[in-house]
Amino acid sequence: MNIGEASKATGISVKMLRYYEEIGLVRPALRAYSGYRVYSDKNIETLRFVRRARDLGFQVKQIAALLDLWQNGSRASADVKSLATAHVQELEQRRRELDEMIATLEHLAHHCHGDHRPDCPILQSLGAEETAPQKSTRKKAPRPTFAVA
Amino acid sequence: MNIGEASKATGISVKMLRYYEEIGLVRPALRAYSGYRVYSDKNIETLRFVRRARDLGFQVKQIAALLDLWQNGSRASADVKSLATAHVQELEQRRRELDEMIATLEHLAHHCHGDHRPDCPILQSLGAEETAPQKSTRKKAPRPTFAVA
DNA sequence: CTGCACCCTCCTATCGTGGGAGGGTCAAGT
DNA sequence: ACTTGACCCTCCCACGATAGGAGGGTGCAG
Repeated sequence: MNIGEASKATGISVKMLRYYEEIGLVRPALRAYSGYRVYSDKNIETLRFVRRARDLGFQVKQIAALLDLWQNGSRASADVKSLATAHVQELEQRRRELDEMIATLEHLAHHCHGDHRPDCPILQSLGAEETAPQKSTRKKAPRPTFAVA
Repeated sequence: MNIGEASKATGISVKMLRYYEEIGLVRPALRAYSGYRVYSDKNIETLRFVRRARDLGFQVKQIAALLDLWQNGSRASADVKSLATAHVQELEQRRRELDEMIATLEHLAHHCHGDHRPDCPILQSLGAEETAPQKSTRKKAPRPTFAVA
């Protein structure tokens, strides 16, 4: 199996297949006489594991750890689980941040009439003197002047 | 105001202040005789705008567009709104992806006993032959062999 | 006048991904 | 056999946003 076929079989781009090998995430593929990389079914299986882990948002270092555990018959499932739950917490943290951004933006967009007039609460909020948006700390509309970079 | 004070005043690191200038997001700061950058209150105001936009997850290019609109008195609020809502949709897309990852991982982790034994559904799912996790397409436990990279 | 905090530029790295140049290999069709 | 087109190789560059450091100048306070 050449690298192009391996790419189709795994869903990993040719570029990334070479990259994963280069950084040592997977062992270097065997080479044909021509210098072409040759992939076995086992290689493909490993690479699919890698792709699935990536699809779940794991970083390369974490995938390396998962691969180790996967290939180590004497692993403890607790190790895998702690890796996974730590990752879940990171993802949840990111989701919380996204949620906050979305909530703020939706609030602002909702209050923006969105017509031809220049008046816009979105820009007003971004340009406001105080950091906190929609806080009671806000004095009565401290209109910022139009600044120059 | 020197760059260090500007950094404290805006919450943008010194490194990033220089970077934003370099890439043309903000106009180059004036220079003192010594070569030190000098920031005016207006500069600070602009930079705070930038930081708030960044806090809302806007990319630098989008922030440039927002700055343009902010500084352009004849803008239409519709332009700002469409920029904001497009951004919201992107954030929501990312959140959906996160949600999916989290759901899958939590499901898997929940089914992993997490003890000293090696048996672990997380690894089994990552190593499964079929792409789709927990699908009815799954034949009865096609246990993958332990692959070699 | 010395020392320390600060500033300057320039270079490097991160992380995962893609693009391209310049060149070799393979298989199929003429 | 020869050509052609699809593939493969390595090596380098780019991104986006951020941080770190080296090597050197500036400014102020003791």
